[in-house]
Amino acid sequence: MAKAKQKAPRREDSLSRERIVDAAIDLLDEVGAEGLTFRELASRLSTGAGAIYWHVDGKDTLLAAATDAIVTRAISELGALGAARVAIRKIGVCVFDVIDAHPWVSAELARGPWGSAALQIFEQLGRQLEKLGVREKVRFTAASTLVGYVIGVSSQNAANARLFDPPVDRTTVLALEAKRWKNLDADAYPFTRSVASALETHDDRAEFVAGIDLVLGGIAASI
Amino acid sequence: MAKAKQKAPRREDSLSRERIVDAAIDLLDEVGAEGLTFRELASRLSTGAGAIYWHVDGKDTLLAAATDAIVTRAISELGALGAARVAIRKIGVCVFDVIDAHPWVSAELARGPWGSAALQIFEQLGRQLEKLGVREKVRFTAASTLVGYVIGVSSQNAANARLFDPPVDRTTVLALEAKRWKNLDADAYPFTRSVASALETHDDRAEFVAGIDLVLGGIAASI
DNA sequence: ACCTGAACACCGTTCAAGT
DNA sequence: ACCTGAACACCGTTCAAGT
Repeated sequence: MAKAKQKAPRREDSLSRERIVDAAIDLLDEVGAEGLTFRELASRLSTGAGAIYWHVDGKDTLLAAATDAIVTRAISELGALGAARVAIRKIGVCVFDVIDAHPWVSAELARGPWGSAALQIFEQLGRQLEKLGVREKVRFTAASTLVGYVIGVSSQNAANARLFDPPVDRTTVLALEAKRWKNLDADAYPFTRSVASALETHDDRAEFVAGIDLVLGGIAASI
Repeated sequence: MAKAKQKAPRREDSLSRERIVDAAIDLLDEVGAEGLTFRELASRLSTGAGAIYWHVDGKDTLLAAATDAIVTRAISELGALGAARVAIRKIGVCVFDVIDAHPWVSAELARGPWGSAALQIFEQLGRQLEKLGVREKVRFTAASTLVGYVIGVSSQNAANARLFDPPVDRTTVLALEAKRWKNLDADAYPFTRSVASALETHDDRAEFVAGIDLVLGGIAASI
């Protein structure tokens, strides 16, 4: 009675932008960005490939919409954040986990100009920097740096996890990578070889948070 | 006389992995990763599309090889680096400029596991951190953080520069982006709106270096 | 060993035709 | 207004056939 929808769907199972995006997310999670096909998507929605184009502009738009949906959902579920420094860690880890669970998101997040998803992350981190008392002049730089770090490192982490065929567990991947690093040319890669063993006992998430703290330390030092 | 090549090319203009990679780089710079086509590449090399497969495994390998070539070249041209802190800025700016000039590199750099290109950047930055006196325990974290920041922010910057059709100059792009930020919803994006004007007079490279200094400040604070 | 180019198995996107 | 599905203009990759 209360609210009259602007556009009431005619049938429960009729096509809609929302249903298309949801199906795309499922498909992306299963097969990645390359596997997202209009034919497969259409077949899952029991319709023709062309029908999707009535609701969505094309594949790029669809990918952007899927990314926005995922990031918006994750950020809205953050809840109470607490003190600024803790909040920044939470937001960072939220992005990290989103990209870890949906690796295809990172390619979209990197594609500029910033869409809704990247702007939401920027906004959330920026607010906490204000609370932290960062001077107005450096707020922009600080927020950009944090966003760049958070998205950049999360993406790299997700990328490292992929592309072992067949997929193997974390510790095995790290052991293999460490071995690869140790076998690098001694003259060309002395540093990489020297930290290779650190890779074996490496906890991606903890390392990621440690990096946030490093950036926060730098921000604190510049007031 | 001195050095006998293992594999002497038969004719000056015969196909080789090197020539293919060079042609691919040219094509990538002109039309981007999506425009890199084996048919076009073959036609530029005056050969058939299939011929390329005798020298290169496929498109992914070709993209990786092109990225490695570009990054290796840029890093080898760095020359004398000077004091550690200055050197780190130089390396960072080098990556920034490479990605700015060859935006397609960023997608490859983000794709894991780290290839030769990413490892070279990691190695270079790591060596300087050693010189800086960073404790062994935090060296790995510090280097990872720096690499993540440098590649992540450089990629985002390059992405922001693209995708205006037709391409417009820097200041116009920034003015348009600033306007977009100012028109965001006041309740949802208070912070982003408040820093929008900073975007207008924004110097990407300077901002990027400022971010490096922020990270370096954090590293210095943790010994 | 190295190259050719037609052929295969796909794509995203469009569009006349339907309801 | 919304959907259908064949058709178009591409792709990356393979492979028999050539030199």
